[in-house]
Amino acid sequence: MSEKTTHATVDDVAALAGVSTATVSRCLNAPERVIPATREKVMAAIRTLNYTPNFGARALASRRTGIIGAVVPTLENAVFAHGIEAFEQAFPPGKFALLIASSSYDPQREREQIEALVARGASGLMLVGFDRDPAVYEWLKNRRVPYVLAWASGDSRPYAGFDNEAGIAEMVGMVLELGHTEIAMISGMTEGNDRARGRLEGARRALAGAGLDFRGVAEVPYGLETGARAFEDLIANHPVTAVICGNDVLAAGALRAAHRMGLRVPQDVTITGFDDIDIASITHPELTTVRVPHRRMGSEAARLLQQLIDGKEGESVLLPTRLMARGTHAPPRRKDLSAPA
Amino acid sequence: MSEKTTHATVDDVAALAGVSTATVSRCLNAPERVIPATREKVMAAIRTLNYTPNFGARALASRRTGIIGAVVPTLENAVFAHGIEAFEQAFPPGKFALLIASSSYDPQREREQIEALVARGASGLMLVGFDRDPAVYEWLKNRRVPYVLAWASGDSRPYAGFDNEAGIAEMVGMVLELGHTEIAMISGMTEGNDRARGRLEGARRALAGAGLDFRGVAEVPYGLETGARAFEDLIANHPVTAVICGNDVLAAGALRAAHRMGLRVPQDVTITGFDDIDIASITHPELTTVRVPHRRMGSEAARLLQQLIDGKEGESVLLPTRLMARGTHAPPRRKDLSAPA
DNA sequence: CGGATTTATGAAAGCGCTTACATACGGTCG
DNA sequence: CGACCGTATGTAAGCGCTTTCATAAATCCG
Repeated sequence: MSEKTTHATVDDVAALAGVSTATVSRCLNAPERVIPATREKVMAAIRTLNYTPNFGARALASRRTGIIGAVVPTLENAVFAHGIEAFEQAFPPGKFALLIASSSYDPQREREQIEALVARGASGLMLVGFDRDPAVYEWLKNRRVPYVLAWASGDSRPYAGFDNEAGIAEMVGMVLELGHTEIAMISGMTEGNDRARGRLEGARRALAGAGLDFRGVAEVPYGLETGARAFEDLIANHPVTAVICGNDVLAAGALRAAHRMGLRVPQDVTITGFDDIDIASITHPELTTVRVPHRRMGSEAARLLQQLIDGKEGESVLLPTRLMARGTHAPPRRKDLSAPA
Repeated sequence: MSEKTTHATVDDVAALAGVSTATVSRCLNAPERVIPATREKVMAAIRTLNYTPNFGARALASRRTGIIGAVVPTLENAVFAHGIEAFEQAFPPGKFALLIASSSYDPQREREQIEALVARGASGLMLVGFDRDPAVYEWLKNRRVPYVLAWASGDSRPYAGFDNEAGIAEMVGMVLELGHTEIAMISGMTEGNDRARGRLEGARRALAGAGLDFRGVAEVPYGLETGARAFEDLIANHPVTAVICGNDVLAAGALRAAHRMGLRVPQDVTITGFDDIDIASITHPELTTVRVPHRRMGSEAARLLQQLIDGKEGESVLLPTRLMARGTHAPPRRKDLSAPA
């Protein structure tokens, strides 16, 4: 009509190849149902017309989009970046594409993001953690959108995760074994964040098992700076010999603060992390932390979600964590100098 | 038909609200064109029916998807994770959603990803760097898909980036000024990667300006380990006093290797990075590096892409880099001990 | 107060594809 | 050799929405 050529459609291809639109469609979606000779003609026509199927039309007619969505708190946190990367790569390349949104740890925003992704045709969702307004789960259920929860475990909903409480408990156990009794914790913000809360509570419980409690607890937003500041406060106000951190970034910040305060790690103070991201092995000394299989979790989540999308059952997967005893832990300094020579 | 209620459609909403489908559509897409009274009725109907528009139908009829795409080499590299995060947040919340794919630095895979995103309805793309088969650009042009290139600069195509060569040149300039002459470089893989190549060439040119050349150059994949290994090799085979690294992760690896080899940094050897990601400020000593405004770049790219999608002109943006002189640089150790006391 | 505007809504024609279902055509087998 | 069957392709009916155009109602103004 206008001089600007409009895009080729199935009809154009069908006409040029001398077949019906149904055959063209079949060539694209179920090539084995078309004999090679015909298929060749069609493919040639597609090539010469530079044809690509219209996404909307295809989605409308087939009721499938091949889009799956993920909402994470932030990509700035390496654990999510790595998990998402693995998640994406676990899907068969051409078949699915990944729609990503980040919520900045804001429940309201997360909710909007979820709705936005579903509105954009996501046929399955990966979400982080369990903490969430029940209405959101209800909404998802109404729309029959399958989802899998990651970075957490133990819920009746489908998840691919690990046990935050058990992981931190193992770490606290080791610290207790070293002889520490004056222990503090720098935790991530626990509100609406079951991972952080699980770690804090798991640690507290482990301590309670030994008849102890934290000398101090700081709850701070994710970040190097916040970890450093929290460490300074804690040290200034409590006679602690060990600081358990809710994640590696907080621990790295604490470690930096310790250095700047002239404290030797681990001789003067023990500092531990959680996650075992890259950062943990470049601090000096290297960070004692808990390894979490973030990548593996991402791919397991992908596998599980695919099953759910296909209407199969799909079993949640619980991944193990592992204590990485590196260089930031040691027995507490003896205050009691009357000990045997 | 079946007992399983199928989803509500515009028709259902229209019927319940006692209006036409056109009005329902307008309520959703241009509320100001419907008087409040009517709008209320419609919204109520939408609520009671739990209606959400069908994505495919909407895309088909309106020829818009509200999906924009991005292909990065990997999310594991913090620079991309941060850039993407900012990119995503720069779009008006409900209006767009971000489709992400990672290419693992594989041009072939990148190409497939680009096609997959466009096939999924992406109406604009963010790509990393310029190096790319011209056929890809041709393809994009044919389909009239606007795109913006990030993390690089100087091309005639729309970009939001910075000058890799200038950034590294400033760093090399400083190292030369300190008196170093025996210099080596650990570069990222340059094939198909204009960022790495720009940094390597920029450094080489800066050196040539002082009549020098590198004593050694290692070209290695991204990673802490590869950086460490390259550093060991370089030190073992060349009498270098400074090692310029193509990025912070390589530099952090080199720094760790230096520590393990018993070298003091910066007294024995100067090590520099590029990017200024978090990691750069937790090494010990903190890394001397080049700051790149990754987040800012992400949001500028988003702004530019939106203009292009809207059919406006849109001007490329060149962001400045900045030398961050921290703790890993110093004058070279004097071999000549006859210097004045 | 009547004709000219403006504004709110409705009717209906697609958007470009997928997919029953129908058809045609060889080949099999009793 | 005819009834039957399987396979390759065609016909055409939607999928659920947006949008143009038409119409009806409200508003304005001389």
